[in-house]
Amino acid sequence: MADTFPALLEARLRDALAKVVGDTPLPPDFAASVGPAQNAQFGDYQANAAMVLAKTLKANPRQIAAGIVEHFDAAGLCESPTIDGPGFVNFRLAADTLAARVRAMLADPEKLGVAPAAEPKTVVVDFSAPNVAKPMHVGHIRSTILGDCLARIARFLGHRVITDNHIGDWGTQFGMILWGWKHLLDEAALEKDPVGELLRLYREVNARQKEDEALRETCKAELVKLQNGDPENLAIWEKCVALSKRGLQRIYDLLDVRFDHWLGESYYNDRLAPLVEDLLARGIAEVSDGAVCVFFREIEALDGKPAIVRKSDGGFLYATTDLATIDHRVEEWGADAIWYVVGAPQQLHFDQIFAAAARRGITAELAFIPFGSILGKDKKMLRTRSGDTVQLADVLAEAVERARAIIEEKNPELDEAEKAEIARVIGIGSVKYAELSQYRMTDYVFDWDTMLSLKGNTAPYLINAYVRTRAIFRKLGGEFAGAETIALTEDAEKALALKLAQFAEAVPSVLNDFRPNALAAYLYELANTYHGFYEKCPILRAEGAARDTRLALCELTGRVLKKGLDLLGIATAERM
RNA sequence: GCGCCCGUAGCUCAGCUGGAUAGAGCAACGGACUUCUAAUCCGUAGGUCGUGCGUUCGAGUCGCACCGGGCGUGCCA
Repeated sequence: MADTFPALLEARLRDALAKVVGDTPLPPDFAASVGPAQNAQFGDYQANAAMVLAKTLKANPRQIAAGIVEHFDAAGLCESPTIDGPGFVNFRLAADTLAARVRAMLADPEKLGVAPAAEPKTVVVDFSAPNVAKPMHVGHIRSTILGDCLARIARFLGHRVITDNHIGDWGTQFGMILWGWKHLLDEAALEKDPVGELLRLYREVNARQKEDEALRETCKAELVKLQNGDPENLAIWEKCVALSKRGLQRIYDLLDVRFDHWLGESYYNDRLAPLVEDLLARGIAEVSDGAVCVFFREIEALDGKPAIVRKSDGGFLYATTDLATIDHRVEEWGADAIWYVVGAPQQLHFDQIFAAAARRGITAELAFIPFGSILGKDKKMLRTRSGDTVQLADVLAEAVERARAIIEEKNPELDEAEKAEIARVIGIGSVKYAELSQYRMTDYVFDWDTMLSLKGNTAPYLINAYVRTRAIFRKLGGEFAGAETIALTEDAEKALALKLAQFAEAVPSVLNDFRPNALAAYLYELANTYHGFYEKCPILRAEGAARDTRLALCELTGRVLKKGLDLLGIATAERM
């Protein structure tokens, strides 16, 4: 696939600069970079090289810019560059260049012009990771949706991606569950709603043990029995895990999220003791107050903050499990990179884990991808009216229900099955998009009206833009049949063509800093640009080359929107 | 105490490696439906980018200090 426009412009800019500077060495960190223009009035792209180099070359930036323009080879790419302001060099792409790119994208329905990653890697994405037998609440939504999206994009860019749901299936919560199972279990309820009954047990025992010291101890004893292989507790545990997984799978199905593996904490049980022994033997860990710790005295930020890998009572912690998990992913799967999509409060934990892994000789790139909290309209952590944490399943159900009500109002003539399908697409898509359209670190306010709105940067808006592209072809009475000629004459056509070509810039940029919202912002701009085009340029009423061109732009917009939304994990509908 | 994160329009949020006059949506006001789905569009109005120094030709963006909020900080995950 062809290079992106900035890459093409940069190559020619380098050639021009070489002629301008002659033998003068450029600063070592200098890169002749070309970025999108801030404002369409200046052009499509701009370069700041002249201003950056003014000092080194001891010359007026506008003079350098003039030299660049003089030597710049624009043939077959853009118009002759212009100089504006203190020394910006502005580029405007030729209409033919844009038309050729549109044609190339139409011929590439799978990748739509996006180039594969230069160095494909094996990437393990660790996300979602709910606790078994504890409610999957909205906090998990960010990890699940972000992680799934990053995995989709990495895969699309040609990386070998392995998704692993590292579920908490061996935590201390099982002490409570076991006691609850033995004393409070309602068999009939378990039959009818297994996950709900497990949740009830957890909540009930958790509430009781907060007041009851003796119960706390009893639960702990149940946990120890489980960890020592007590057959009865082991059998109950297995049943709980199986039931929970079934409940979780239903949510993942609804979200269209898939995992290659579900290797939870329990999978690593046998590896923890040898791991700790190894750490001790190699002098990486030491015993302190009866616990086995890894100290990081040479890292200022971590000095005095050891990672504890074995408690003084002999038990292991999640730091131990996480280290064993890294080993497995590197040794068995050949991971070059592991991405952890986990809430921001765990920053310290991952700093410790990564430092400990480095000391053990792990060279895989370990990335902590943190995110902020979801807040209620009161700006506090999202809770139900009764004060419980909000469950993900309830959120999704309500989203679909609300979407359904809107469809009923706007488009009552659709048949039942289609209404239900559209409600699912819009409802789930809205929840996902609300998450992905925002910078992941901001604590964001969960608001139904905003995320389901048809205006603004929302899933319904984008899906509607897609629907409009499809409506054209429905009206036409057939699918897009290719374009004889593509001739961009109107500004609105050129603007749309340029925006479409920039899909190739937007998708890879997501992985720069793990920002799906960069892709969301792009899609919103694309939808906006399409609407502008749609208003100004009649499509079916046009004739000849104009009609061909516009149908092609319409088709390509639909494809890019659909693919872009798919990369976010969001489905589209043909009608809404 | 120390560490991390956040602070941008009345509200909800964008603003990638520092670049031109800081952008959207909601709410407010004014326009465009014999339609290619008006669920879309166009326009008006709205700002000491928490504060202050500093680096720079140029700072919402980088550095330092402070203010305000959130979260972490040795045996939960």
